[in-house]
Amino acid sequence: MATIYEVSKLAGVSLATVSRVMNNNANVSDATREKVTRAMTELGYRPNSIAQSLASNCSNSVGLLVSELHGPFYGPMMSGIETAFRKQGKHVIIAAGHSNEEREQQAIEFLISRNCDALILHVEAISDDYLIELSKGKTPFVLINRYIAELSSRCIILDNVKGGYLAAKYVLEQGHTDIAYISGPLWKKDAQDRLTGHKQALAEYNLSFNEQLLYQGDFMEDGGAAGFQYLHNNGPQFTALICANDEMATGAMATARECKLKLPEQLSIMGYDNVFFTRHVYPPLSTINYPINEMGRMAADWVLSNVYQKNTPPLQTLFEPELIIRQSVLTHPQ
Amino acid sequence: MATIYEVSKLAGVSLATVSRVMNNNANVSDATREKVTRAMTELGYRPNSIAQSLASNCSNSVGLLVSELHGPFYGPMMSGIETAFRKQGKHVIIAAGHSNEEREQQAIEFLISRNCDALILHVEAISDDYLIELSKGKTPFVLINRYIAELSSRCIILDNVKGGYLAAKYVLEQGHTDIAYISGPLWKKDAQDRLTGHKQALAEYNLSFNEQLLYQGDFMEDGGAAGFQYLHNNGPQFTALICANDEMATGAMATARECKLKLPEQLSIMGYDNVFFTRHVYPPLSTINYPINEMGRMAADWVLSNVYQKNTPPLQTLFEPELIIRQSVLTHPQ
DNA sequence: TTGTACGCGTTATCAG
DNA sequence: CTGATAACGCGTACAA
Repeated sequence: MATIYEVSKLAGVSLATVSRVMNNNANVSDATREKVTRAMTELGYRPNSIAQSLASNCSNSVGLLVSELHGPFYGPMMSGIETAFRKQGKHVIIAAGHSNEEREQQAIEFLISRNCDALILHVEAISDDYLIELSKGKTPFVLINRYIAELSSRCIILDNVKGGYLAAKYVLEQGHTDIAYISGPLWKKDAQDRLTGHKQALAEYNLSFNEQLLYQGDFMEDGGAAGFQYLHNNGPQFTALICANDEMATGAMATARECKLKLPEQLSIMGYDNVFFTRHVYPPLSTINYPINEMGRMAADWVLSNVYQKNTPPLQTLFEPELIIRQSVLTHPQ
Repeated sequence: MATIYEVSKLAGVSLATVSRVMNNNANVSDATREKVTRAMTELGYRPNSIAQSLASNCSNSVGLLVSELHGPFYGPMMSGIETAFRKQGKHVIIAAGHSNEEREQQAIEFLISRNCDALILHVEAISDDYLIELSKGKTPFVLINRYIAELSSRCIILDNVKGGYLAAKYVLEQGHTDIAYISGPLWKKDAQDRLTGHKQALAEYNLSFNEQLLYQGDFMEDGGAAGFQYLHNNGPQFTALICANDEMATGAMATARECKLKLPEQLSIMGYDNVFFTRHVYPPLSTINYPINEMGRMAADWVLSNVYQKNTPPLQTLFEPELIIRQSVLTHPQ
């Protein structure tokens, strides 16, 4: 592999000059620039990015931590991020945290030890304190789907109370009044917010929230299944079920069907996230759109702007949810 | 950030010795090892992985190229790969090729320019010739889901003709004789193989393959939809439809339902891949399992073994498909 | 067992 | 506009 040194010899210039033309930096006369580029192509020269990193103290890599590499939610997010970075010649190193505090911490340390210039984190288990502490370190990071007041400018989030509100309002508009709710783990901010929005809508309709119709799930399929089972057996009657995310809605649908309920005739179901497979379940699931792809891209833009000083479109940290109507919610016969 | 130099000073030893204890390499007396480690923790020393890479000519990074970062198929694959590598302190750089020849090439060049020690490629559009040429370069790579005779030992593949055979056989066993088939793009080896297996099963049942019941799809949802539409309007009658992958099966199901067919009563449908959402469609889709997660892990083991000389479990390049029975195929009434 | 000295391929700081 | 030359932080023959 040719080095900058050989190029300089062949072009009859110094190392510094070659470096200059590579980086389009200082003023170089067209003549010498020409000589150098010719030498480069002749030798098939390729810069050694590692040497560049060492010398410039910039690895051009950003670490991306998600809970799972599979899972319908993270794919579009990674996709938006990778696309944005590759256009700029940065590369992304991925790691999975598995929603587990220790593993999330390990992943972060791993990414930092890899000399990432910045981190994009979608973490769930790690504490606010840890992140606040981390923010004092030298590796900058953005948070997706997590709000910490002290770090607010680096938090890219969805307006979850609005989302919860939209879901409930839509169901209410269809005439339902007995509405069950399977929430996420309520120690999570997003789960709380969605529930808050839900209650707001109820209040607008002068309906009081019935604690008997609440089940705290885990954002996973099994939680939805268990939730439906529990509510079906122990709770009061309900004609609609709102789940705090699509996976739980899916689990609930499967279990409801096992209980011989006809969907959506005997039970309207509403999800949240608009994960791609919601179109394919039966009946197609009405849900709330979570623009995770755009949010990923925005996280990338944040890094591009704040770490690499690139020009980017204006940054935005709060995103809006949107109602997606399909066929899983029926008008309630009066 | 402390460097090896400061550690050596504090420990009262030379740079080389510090380096030695870091790499557990040469013989170092317990006493000095002790001194050094103490100095390291006291300074909170962290090795600079970039400097290590430059000096050792090993970046400890492997490039992973998939078609899409989203999409149900690649998630489990990336997951298996990332897990295997992180255990060994290697990191994975991801890139998306978008099933497009030019972009796949760009991605490969990008990864190579990033000094990856090895590449794991799931490519679709790139030519065999390009890959054979690439194999002469200095960056080793493995191929997933692609067979090239000249590169056979680095091809990790599924026995697709067997998979095609299993799918057809199962449907035949249920008494169907009029079976439509939506294939993948037939210039792709895996699409061909699946169809070959399909025909084999038919032959075993003394049934001749009816070209009228074949539609060439694109492995995507729309292809399945178009395929069903076409076969439904133009083809002979059929009581079962086998699709060469789950996405097309999903598209076909949606369209069949739009055509007022009751599923699975009026049409049995079979998929291929066992992508995770097949459990959630309605009716739950019978399909062929593609152990992509394991295959990803195997690709990682290949790299660990061949590039990093780590001990790994025995390598395996050919994987077996498996029949997954759910509820989308009904016994055909005689 | 330990230390010296050089090399890895660039960038960056000065002079000129 | 261009050229020396010193970092960058570490691995590794080679010598001691």
